[in-house]
Amino acid sequence: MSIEPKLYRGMRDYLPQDMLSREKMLEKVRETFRRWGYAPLATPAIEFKEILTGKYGDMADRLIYDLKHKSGLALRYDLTVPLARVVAMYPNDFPTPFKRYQIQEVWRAERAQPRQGRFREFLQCDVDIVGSDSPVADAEIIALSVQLLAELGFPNAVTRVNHRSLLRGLMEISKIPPEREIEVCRIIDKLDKVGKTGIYEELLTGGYPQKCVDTLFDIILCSGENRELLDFVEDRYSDNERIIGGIKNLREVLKLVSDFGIPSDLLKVDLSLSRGLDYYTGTIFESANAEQPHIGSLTGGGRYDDLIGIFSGKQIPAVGITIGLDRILAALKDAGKLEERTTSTRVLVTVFDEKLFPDSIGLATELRKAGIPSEVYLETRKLKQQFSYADKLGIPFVAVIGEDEKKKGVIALKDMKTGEQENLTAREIIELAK
RNA sequence: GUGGGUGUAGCUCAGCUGGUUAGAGCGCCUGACUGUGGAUCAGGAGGUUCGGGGGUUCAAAUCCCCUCACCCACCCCA
Repeated sequence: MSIEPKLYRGMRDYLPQDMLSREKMLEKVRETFRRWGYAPLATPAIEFKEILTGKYGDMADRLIYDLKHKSGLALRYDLTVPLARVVAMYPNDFPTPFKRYQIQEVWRAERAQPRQGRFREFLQCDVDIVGSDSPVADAEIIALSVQLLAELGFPNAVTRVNHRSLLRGLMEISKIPPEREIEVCRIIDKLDKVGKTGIYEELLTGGYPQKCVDTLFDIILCSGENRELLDFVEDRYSDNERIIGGIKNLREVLKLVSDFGIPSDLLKVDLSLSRGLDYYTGTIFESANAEQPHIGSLTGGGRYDDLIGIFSGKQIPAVGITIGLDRILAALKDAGKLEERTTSTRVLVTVFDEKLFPDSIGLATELRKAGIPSEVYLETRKLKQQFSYADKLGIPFVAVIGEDEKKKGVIALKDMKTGEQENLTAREIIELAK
């Protein structure tokens, strides 16, 4: 009687063919962050529940994994709140501004949907700037994420941007009470999915006066080239401070992002973008690949000037973004752009017979010393099987040292792609397999 | 949480107006090829018998009920 091997929904095993591309991607990501001067940080998987709850919103609070094992503990839901906790906990250990990146798992108790890249456990990758309220910080975060996205295989991913205070201003004008803002935001956020008549009806059935809804619609349905759109809204609502402030800030950020060398058509002002998390206060942004609408957002973030204050007592501004690495991987896989290798080995050194093991092992050692990923076949099976092994794993070269080769002092090297084989020295192999 | 779909060999699936030993393709193993893969050809293994439980029937993978798992959509987001 055996136990059925199974996995909780939304959890995944990463088999070698997945892990090789995953690790490669992670190396690229980490390298990019360091190139921009960000410092790494790690925090525990488990936090006190009170640290996490009440920061994300009612909806999200329900998705926090509660640890039944000991009361008062929970699994982290994102990396932003832990960052806020850390900054408040060690006030003297960080420079200002503090730029950090963090790549760790987070857990969300929601319904998983693997093909859309939605999991209960997934790798989040956050970059944040703490301690600066300059629009340059917002712009840098956006520019960094757009550039990284391009490097990871999504050069055309569009980042939609909006501003919380602009949204709040619009709510004021539409006479929507502050406590219902978030609810309204969630509804209008669905604009591109449900369509305008869909959300119009949802708002009406939600009990909002038609007049309010109409006013709101007048604004959020506006679209157009970024600058024109902002000009238009500014012009029309020039008496609302929040709107004017939001627009001014947004304009600065957009300008700065282009100073970072980001093509302006990759950024799109979208007045219906709201983002579900409560803690955002200023710019908000979210990116997706237009060619894969079913995948969902690839990155998302914004400015959260009040979050750290909850822990530290004094207000410390911050802005950051999450890069959805697991989702990016899922999107690449979905698009068939993921090269799936199952090994990093470049040369398989076959073993002719027991007596020649030292020769084969010696060759592999020499190759490794030269930086060529190599492995020795571990048993004296037929060459046929050894070659077949190389073929299955996609190893590009196979080396054979038999009696003949040993006598001549050469190694037979077969190029598995072309099928050609020639006798070479170890040094020649190193050159070839590099 | 709500709605829909699927569940048969390792994988993708066919079989489903109920009827003898449940099939195909791919994969896997062996050999032709006794120092060499990927092609071809010839064999072969593999299903506790059709997710699990119950029911109808002389007889069920096939019909009915329940259950579980997975997938899709919604919700929400990375």
